[in-house]
Amino acid sequence: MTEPAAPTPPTPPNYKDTLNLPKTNFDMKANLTQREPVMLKQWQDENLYQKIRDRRGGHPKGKWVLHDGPPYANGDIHMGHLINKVLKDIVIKFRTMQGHDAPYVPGWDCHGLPIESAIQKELGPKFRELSKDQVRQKCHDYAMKYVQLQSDSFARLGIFFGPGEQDRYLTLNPKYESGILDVLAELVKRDLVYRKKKPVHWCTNDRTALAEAELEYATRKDHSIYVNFKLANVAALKPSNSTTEHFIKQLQPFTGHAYLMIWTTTPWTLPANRAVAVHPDHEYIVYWYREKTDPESNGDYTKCVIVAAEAHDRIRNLGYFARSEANGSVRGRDLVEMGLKYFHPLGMPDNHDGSKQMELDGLTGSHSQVRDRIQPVVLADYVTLDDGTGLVHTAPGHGKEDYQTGIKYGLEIYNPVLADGKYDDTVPDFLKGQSIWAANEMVINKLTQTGALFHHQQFDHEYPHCWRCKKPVIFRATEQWFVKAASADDTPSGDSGAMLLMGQGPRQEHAGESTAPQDSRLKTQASSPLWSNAKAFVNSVQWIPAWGKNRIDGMLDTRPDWCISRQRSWGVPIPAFFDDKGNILFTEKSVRRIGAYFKEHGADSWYTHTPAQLLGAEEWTDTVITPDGRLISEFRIQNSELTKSSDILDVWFESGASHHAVLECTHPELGYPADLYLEGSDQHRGWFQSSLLEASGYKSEPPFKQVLTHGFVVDEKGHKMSKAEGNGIKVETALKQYGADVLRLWVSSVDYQNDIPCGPNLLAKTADAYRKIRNTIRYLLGNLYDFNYETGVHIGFEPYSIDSWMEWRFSQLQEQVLSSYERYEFHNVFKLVYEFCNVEISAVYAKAIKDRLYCELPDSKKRRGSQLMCCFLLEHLVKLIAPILAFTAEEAWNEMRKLPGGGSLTRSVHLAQFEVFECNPMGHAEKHWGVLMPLIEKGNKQLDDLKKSVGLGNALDAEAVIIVPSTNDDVAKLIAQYGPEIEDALGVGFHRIEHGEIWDIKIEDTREKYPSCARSWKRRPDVGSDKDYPDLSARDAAVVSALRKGT
RNA sequence: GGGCGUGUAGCUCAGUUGGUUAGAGCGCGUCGCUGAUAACGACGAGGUCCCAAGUUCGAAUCUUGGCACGCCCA
Repeated sequence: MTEPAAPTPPTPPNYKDTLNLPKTNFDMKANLTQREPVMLKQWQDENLYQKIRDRRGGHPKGKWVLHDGPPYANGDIHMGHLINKVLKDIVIKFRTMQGHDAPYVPGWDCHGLPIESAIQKELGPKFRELSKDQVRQKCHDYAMKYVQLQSDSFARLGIFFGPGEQDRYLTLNPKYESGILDVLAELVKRDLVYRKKKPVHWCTNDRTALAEAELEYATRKDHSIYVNFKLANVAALKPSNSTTEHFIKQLQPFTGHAYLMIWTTTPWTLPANRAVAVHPDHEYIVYWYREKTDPESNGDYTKCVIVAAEAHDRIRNLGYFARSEANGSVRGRDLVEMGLKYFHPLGMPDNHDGSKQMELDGLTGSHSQVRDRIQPVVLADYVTLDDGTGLVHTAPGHGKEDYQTGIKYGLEIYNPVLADGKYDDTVPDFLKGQSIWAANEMVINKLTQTGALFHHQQFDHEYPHCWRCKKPVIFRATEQWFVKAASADDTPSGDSGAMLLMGQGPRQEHAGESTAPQDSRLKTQASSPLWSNAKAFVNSVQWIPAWGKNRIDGMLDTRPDWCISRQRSWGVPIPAFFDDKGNILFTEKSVRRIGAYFKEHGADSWYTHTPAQLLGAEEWTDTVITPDGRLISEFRIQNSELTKSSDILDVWFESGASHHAVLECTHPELGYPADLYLEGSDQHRGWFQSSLLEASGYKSEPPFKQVLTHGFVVDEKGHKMSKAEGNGIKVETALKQYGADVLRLWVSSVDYQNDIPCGPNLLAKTADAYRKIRNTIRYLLGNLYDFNYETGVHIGFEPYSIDSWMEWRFSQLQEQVLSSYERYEFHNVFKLVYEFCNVEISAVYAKAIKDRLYCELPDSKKRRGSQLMCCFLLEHLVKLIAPILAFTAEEAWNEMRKLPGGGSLTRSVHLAQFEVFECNPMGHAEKHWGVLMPLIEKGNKQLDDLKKSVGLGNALDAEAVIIVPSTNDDVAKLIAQYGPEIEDALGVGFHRIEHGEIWDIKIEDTREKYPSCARSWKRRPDVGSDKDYPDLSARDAAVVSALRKGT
C-alpha cells in the first residue's frame, strides 16, 4: 500500500537560470602535490627561466645579482635549505618583476671532509688500497650525485634556475678551482700566507686540522682535576720587599711539601706542560692545610699550596681539609719576580723516592740532571678566577693561549701527540703509544700514585667536536699554512724555526719587543692589512638586520690567523713543492702557474701529473724558503727533484673565493661585486667572513653591497630541531602533505630575521591561509567568465560605487606590499595580502558586489564596473603574490589568459612586471568611505542583535535606515548616491534615508513590511510594481524582461 | 663562561620620538547563510606586554639585574 502523495506546494518560478553566477575552472581544492609537477614540466618545456632572462636582458632597470652561497653537496635537503633557497627565490622573483635582470646561478660546495669521510666509510678497508686520484674520483661522483639530487629538490620547490651545466657553479669545476688559486696567488704576492708550527684544532679520527667553522659543540663527560705541582726552589726564592719576604716565609716550613695547585679538564695535556700561568694582578696566598687522610701530627699542618685568594673557598669546599689556614699574600707578578719554579708533574722518574726529592727542593734550576723537569711560573692576562685555582697549567703545544704564552716566554712548543691521537716516544714510559683519550685515566692514576692529585671528579661540559665524524677534537701544534688575517699579530717572533711570510716582497722583520718575557702587557703588533681592509669593507656594506654589522665586526676583532691547510685528499691542493733539502717552492709565480694548469686540466692533475708537467718546464728559477725560514731568491730548481705538497685547502677558502671564482671566472656575466648575499646568520663566521677576508686581499671594494641573514628553524616551542628530540620536520614529508606553495607561504609568513618556528600546527595554519587566498582568487576569477579583459577597461567604474573604495584600498595595499618587498620584509607582504583577502575583499567587497554581479543585466554598467574592478584586483593581486606563491599565481594567471581578451597577458606571470598605477581617480573614496565604513560596522552589530532578538535569519529580510545629520541638499544627494552601496555592503534588502542629529544607522526587520523578491531575495517596497512580474522587484523585473527580449 | 640577538592574546605579527581603556588577521566560541558551499558572513571571548627593581606625573617602550630560547665562540 502506498500513501497518497502529499500535496506539493506550487513550485515558485525558478529564476536561478537568469542569474550570472560565478563559473571557473580554478578549483577550490588546490591539489598542489599533483598540480605543481605538471606546472614544473610546463615551465621546463618552454624553458621559462631562459625566457625571463631574454626578456629582462638590457632592461633599463639593469642587472641585479644575488650571489648564491653554495650548500654542501651531501645529503637530502632540510628545512634550513628550504628557508634559504625559498627566500632567495622570492627575492629573485621580486627583483625580476620589478624589472631587473636578476639571474640566479645556484652553486654547490663539492670538496671537503664530509664527502671524503662518507667515501671512506662506504669503502671500509678498501679505502686505503686506493690511490688519491681514485679516491677523488669516488668523491667526485658522490658530490655530483647530491648536486643532482638537491638540484631536483630545489626545482620542485619552485625555485627558478637554468637547466644546463652552465647555469650553475660547482667548486670542483676546473675554472672555479683555478679561480681559487688566483686568489691564493694574490695573497701570496701580498705576503699574507705563511707556514708555521702552531696549535690548531685537530681531529684525531680524520687526522686533519680543522677550521673554526668545522667544529660543533656537544656535551661531553670529562675529568676535572686539581693537581699539586711541587715547588722546586723554595729555599732559593728571592724576596724583593717585605711583603714577598713574608710570603716566602710562609712557604719555608713546608719545603718539600709546598705546591702550586692547578686545575685542568684535559689530564692528557699534562705531559706537555711547560709552565704555570698566573694573572699579574690577582692576589695569591699560601694555604696551609692538613688533609683528613693525612696521619695526625699533633694537629699540625702537613702541606701548603699557592692558590688565588679568591679560589681558596672553592678549594676548601671540596671537603678534604681537616684543618687549613691562609697566610701571606702577593700579586701574581710577585710570584714570577721571586722566580718561583716547580717540578713537572710527570717528569719525575717512576721510582723516585721522597728523600731524593727533598734534596732537589733547594735547587735553583741550574743542576743539569734535573733541568728538564723544572719549569717556570709565568704571567698571562687571560687567567681568570671563575673556575679552578687561579693558576693555569700551560701546554704551548695544546692550546691557543698557551701557545701565545709559550712564544712570549720562549717555552718549547711541545706536541707529543701524533696525528692519530697517540703519544710519541718523548713522553714518560707509561704513556708511550697510548691514545690520549685513554691517557686521561692513566695520568690521573699516576698522579694519584705520586700523591699529586688533590681532587678528581667527572663533569659534563660543552666541548668542540668534528662536524663530520662527531668525535671530540683536540688542540695540537703542527706545521700548517696560514693566512694572516688576525686582528693582532698572531705570529710573534721568538718562535725560532718558524717559517715566516712567503711573499716575494721584502721579508717582514718583527719588532723585538716580545722578547722581554717579563712584560705581561705585551703590545700586539700591527694587524694584518687583510684584516684592516676587511674592517673597512664591513662599514661600506648594508647589513640586514643592522646588528649583523656588529656581529661580524666583533668576530673580526678577535679572530686569529686562518689555518688554510688540511691533511686530506678531497679538495684543491695547496700547490707547494718541496725539494730533497726541504726547501719550499711556493710563490705568486708558481701558484699562478698551477692555477693556469688547473683551469685546463682540473685540480685532479695535481695527483696524476709530475711537477715538471705541472710547472710546464724542467727547470724553475724562483724564490724558495729554506727549512729554517730564510728566503733565497733566484734559486734554480730541477723540477724532477721536487715533491708535491700533500695538503689541500680548507673548503672555506674555496667558497670564500667565489666572489672571484664565480662572479669573474665561471660566470663573468654576473660581475663583481654582487648586490646581495643571503644566508643563515651562522655565516657571519663562515662564508661572509671568508669572502670578506679573501676579497680584502684581492679587491678594493667588498664582494657584496647588502648582506641579508635569516635565523634558524626551531620547533613550535622555540627549541632547536634535533634528532634526539624528534621535533624535526622533514622537507620531503611536508612537501608531500602540503605542496611547495604552502611551504613557500610558510617561509614568507614568518619574520625570518629571528628564529623561525615550524611544526605541524604552523604548517596547518599556513595551509588555512593558503586556502583563503586561493578562494579569494577563485571568487574573482569566477565572476569574470563573461568579461572582456581588453574592452572592459573602457567601461570604467560607477563614480560612487564601492569599486572606487576597493581601488583606493588596493592602491594602498600595493604600495605597502612593494615597499615591504623592497625591505625584504616578506612576512609583511604575507600579512598585508592575507588580511586584504580576509577583510577588504572577502568580508567587504565580495559581499557588497554579489547582488550586482549576480542579478544585474550582464552588460549593465554597474556590473561591468565591478567586474572591471575584480579583473584589476585579480591581475595585480596575483602579481603581488607571484614571488611567493609561484605555482598558484601561475595557475591563476593561466586562467586569466583564457578569459575573453586575456591573451594580451604575458605568457607567464613570472614574465610580468609590477605596475605602479595612479590610484583613486575619484579622489573622494577615502573621505567618503571613511564616514560610511563605521556606519556599516554599526549596522552589522544591529543585524546581529536582530538575529538574536527577533530571529532574523537573512539580512535581505531587513532594511537599513541611514540617518543623515543635515537637511543640506548636497549631503542628502551625496548619500542618495551611496545609499545602494551601503545597502549592498550590509547585504540588506532595502535602504531609506532619514534626517537626524548625527550620522547614524538603524536596521529594521522588514519581514512583515515588504514582500521578498523571488529573484534577488531582497525585501523591497517595489516588489510587484511590474505587473508582468508580480514576484519580482522593479530592478529584477526589468532585468528579466530585458533578458527575455534579448533571447 | 663570553659576543650577537629574540621574548606583546592559542598562532603569526603591528605597536612611531615614553602619553587615553595595548591592536590586527587567523584560530577558538556562538549564531547566520545555503546563488563563493569541503566555501562565505556576523558577533563574541582571549593579554601579569618573560620576571624584578629603578628613572618618570606617566613605561610594552628608557636603565640595571635576572630568566628562557636561538646563533656564534670559549
